[in-house]
Amino acid sequence: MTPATATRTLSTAEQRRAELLEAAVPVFAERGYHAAPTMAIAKAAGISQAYLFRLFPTKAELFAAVTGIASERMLATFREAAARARAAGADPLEAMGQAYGDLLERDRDVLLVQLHSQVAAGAEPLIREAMRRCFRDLYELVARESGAGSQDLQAWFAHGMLCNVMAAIGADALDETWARALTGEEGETE
Amino acid sequence: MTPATATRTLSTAEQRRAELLEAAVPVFAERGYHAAPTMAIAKAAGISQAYLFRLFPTKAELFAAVTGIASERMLATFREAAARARAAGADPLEAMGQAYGDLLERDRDVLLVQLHSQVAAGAEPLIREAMRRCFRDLYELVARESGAGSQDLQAWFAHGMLCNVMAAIGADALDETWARALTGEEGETE
DNA sequence: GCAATGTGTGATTGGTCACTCACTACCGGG
DNA sequence: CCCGGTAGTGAGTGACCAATCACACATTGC
Repeated sequence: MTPATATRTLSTAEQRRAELLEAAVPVFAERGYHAAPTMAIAKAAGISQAYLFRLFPTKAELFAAVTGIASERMLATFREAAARARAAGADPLEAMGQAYGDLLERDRDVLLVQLHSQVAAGAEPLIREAMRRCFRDLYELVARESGAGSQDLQAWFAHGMLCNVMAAIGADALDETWARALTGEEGETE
Repeated sequence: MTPATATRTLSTAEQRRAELLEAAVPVFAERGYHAAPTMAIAKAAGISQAYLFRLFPTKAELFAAVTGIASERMLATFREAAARARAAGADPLEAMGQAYGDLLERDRDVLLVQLHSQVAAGAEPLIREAMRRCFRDLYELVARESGAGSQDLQAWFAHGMLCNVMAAIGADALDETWARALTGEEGETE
């Protein structure tokens, strides 16, 4: 299998799997779990649909893996933001919140996959597992990096969820009272 | 059309439409917009699939109407809770938060429809419209009844969104640190 | 050189689903 | 009594989609 020349980290199949996953992210992000056809995903990855099913035996497994990718992107963002904040002597929790806001604008796919995973979790056990892992890792990281109490953490996560929903319905593009109040960066008091 | 005997509030077609809507709520709640077949909805309502499409020309329109129903159920709950709180001299905002928690346990469908609507809003303009209306009405009502500032309102809605997500992934049934912290009733400090 | 193993595909298949059409049954008014 | 409109349906239709299968091409160890 692995050739004698020791340093071979990925077999080509694993490489393909990784590529497929990356290509699947935007497709699932745009159309959701049910509405995204495996054909479109395979095409985006530049492989045949048949081979997609060899790399991931079911669509649910593929989607669960994509959920994991989105989770990892968030984790990486938070880790980095916290490190930078600590170096600058700023509040890590606030920095991570800021970083999440930026991430939502920069990498819309992460948000959308997150959202789609939440609903798909209701019906597909594999996806529910992936989502729970996602929250567990996120909570652990944010708690450790920030040192905040559970009450602050709850409020922090709650704010993140509100950001998700507001982004999903495009509230940031609206000029109505409720939309400005709920998307606002918790600054203005009235 | 309407017969001479003045007081005829609903034509039978409107009646059927209302019945269909009520029947559609649990089906959409359980399976989501894409995965819920119109056939199953029609069966639940006791009508033929063909007639369903006469009452609502497209599936998206039907789902948008269901979103509206969920919205109305929430509005009614909040109105009632606020009235009771005001009568008892309690804080209306807190009472409405409590009422939302109760509603999520009593009427799971409302939560699930809410969640499914959020994601479907990304792709279906009709559903996006319905969701925006939902948030507008909700925000207006809660703001009026509570008299709270926009910052408190934002936090209140954020907490509601977190409740939704935690319920969706069944976090309340887990015995892990993160799950207890994020589903907790903002009481315990550590 | 050749078997074995792994990478990759085209064609299909069985099933489902939104939506349509042609049609029947009823009901109130003239 | 019949006529127009409304309630209601059975039987499709075309499109799409997850998953399968049989088969080809490359690489490698022997």
